[in-house]
Amino acid sequence: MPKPETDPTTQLDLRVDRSSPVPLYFQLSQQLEAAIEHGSLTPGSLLGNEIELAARLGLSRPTVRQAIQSLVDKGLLVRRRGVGTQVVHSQVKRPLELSSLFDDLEAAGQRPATTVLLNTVVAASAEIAAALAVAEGSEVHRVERLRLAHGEPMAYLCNHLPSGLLDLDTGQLEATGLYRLMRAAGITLHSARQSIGARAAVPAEAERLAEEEGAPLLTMQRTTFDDTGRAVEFGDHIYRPTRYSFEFQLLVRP
Amino acid sequence: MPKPETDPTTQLDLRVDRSSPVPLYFQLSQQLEAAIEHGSLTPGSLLGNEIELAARLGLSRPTVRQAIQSLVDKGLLVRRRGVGTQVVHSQVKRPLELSSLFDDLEAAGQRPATTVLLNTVVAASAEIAAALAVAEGSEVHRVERLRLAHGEPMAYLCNHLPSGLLDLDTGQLEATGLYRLMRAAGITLHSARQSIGARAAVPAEAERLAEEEGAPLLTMQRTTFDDTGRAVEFGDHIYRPTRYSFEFQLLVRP
DNA sequence: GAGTGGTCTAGACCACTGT
DNA sequence: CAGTGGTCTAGACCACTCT
Repeated sequence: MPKPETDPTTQLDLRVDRSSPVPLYFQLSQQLEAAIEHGSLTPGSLLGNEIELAARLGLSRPTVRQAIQSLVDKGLLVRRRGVGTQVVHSQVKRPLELSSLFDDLEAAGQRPATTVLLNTVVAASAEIAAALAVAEGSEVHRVERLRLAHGEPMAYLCNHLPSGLLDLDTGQLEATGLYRLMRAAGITLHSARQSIGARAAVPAEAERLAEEEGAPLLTMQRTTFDDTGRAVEFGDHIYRPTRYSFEFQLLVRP
Repeated sequence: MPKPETDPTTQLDLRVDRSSPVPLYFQLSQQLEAAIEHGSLTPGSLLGNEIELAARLGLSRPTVRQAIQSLVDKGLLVRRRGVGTQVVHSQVKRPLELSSLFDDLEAAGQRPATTVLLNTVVAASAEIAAALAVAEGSEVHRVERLRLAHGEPMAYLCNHLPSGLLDLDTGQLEATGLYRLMRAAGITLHSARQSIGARAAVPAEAERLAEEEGAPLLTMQRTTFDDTGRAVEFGDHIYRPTRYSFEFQLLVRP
């Protein structure tokens, strides 16, 4: 008995352009991802097997597997031996990424504003030197910023960067986020180590953020590394918890 | 002129066991990871090219690539076109994972203790029903626990689970973490959506955690999904920020 | 037993990097 | 220019799940 036709990918207009410089597996994964987001591939639906999909597109099976695997890694698909490949139910919206507060706010439509309070070179304290793996007392950039949304202060951001890594223009810092400037300067961000906590506001912090002394604050320290393993940034940030919280999705490593 | 021998993998005793049920690429990636952790492969060192490594081990290039790629995904290696594969500098210790507080504490050698305050079935409130995607008023498990370390309260954990998913034994809940029980029950955790914030303690919370009223607290809400997309758990947790903070490493998605 | 994904091979050509 | 990783092919066999 022939199997009933239930492969939802047959309903899709999947095709690849072999003259494009975009890798074939990437073209396919993008189209599948778009179909999932658009709703053409409904959650729970079983994709047809890889061999048939490869034949239909004129691709080899490893290439199709690579496309599917990239979506599995993103959490959009689940593969089960002996069963098949399924679209995951429920929303997978924002996988955790190394996002800047600036990008977060912009994505939320909040039109963030930044006031640069300080942008100078200082001698590294013991703590900063340890975080950035530079000699204590050596020159580092220090940037202090106040981030506002809707005219209200939202966070106080203090960052230190190794000297000579990047030209930090105050105007640019007020127009965009630090990470964008670093990427634009050719720095390939690789990983970051974060610590998120909470504590009571001391008087200076309270005043900067328009809070009461002793008010709860959300804190984050982060050291960011580029792909050569250099520490490229150490941030000590304070957020008003009534205005901001950390929201993210994470995937369980298989 | 022959290239000078600088491939550090030639110094390693790499070998694969073809009679083992463990995949060849996995055997190789484990050995490379062990060499990196052990220091035999020093940060920044350039691995020899894939073809030679494959030939030396009697493997095909795709298999070697798969092994290397898994370590790239873990953040231990960096590949550059035209250059080679390098061991990343600096520590990559704990990539972010869906960890339970119990596991976190145990890993830190803190011998966590748990007191189950409540373990019962209740009707789902609107908030709980929405988080778990069940009907409002339907039966759900409610578990309230106090987590202690060194005899001091550290966190108050309130969790809701869909009814019938899991038998929640109070004794087991005091001996281990909720996630371990779920995994042991055959539930494959897939993803979670988290929100981390802060607020002031209300009187009831202050008393439970031995804090003052108004003291800053670290909060976390989390909905966990299994690989079929079902919400399997909703947690509302409160931490004493003087005793606990969220520490994790994250990788930049390429 | 039929169908699926998981693994593996032995090649090939291309794109990019650094000399 | 030589050497590297990035992509791709056309097969093969195995392990697992479900009926």
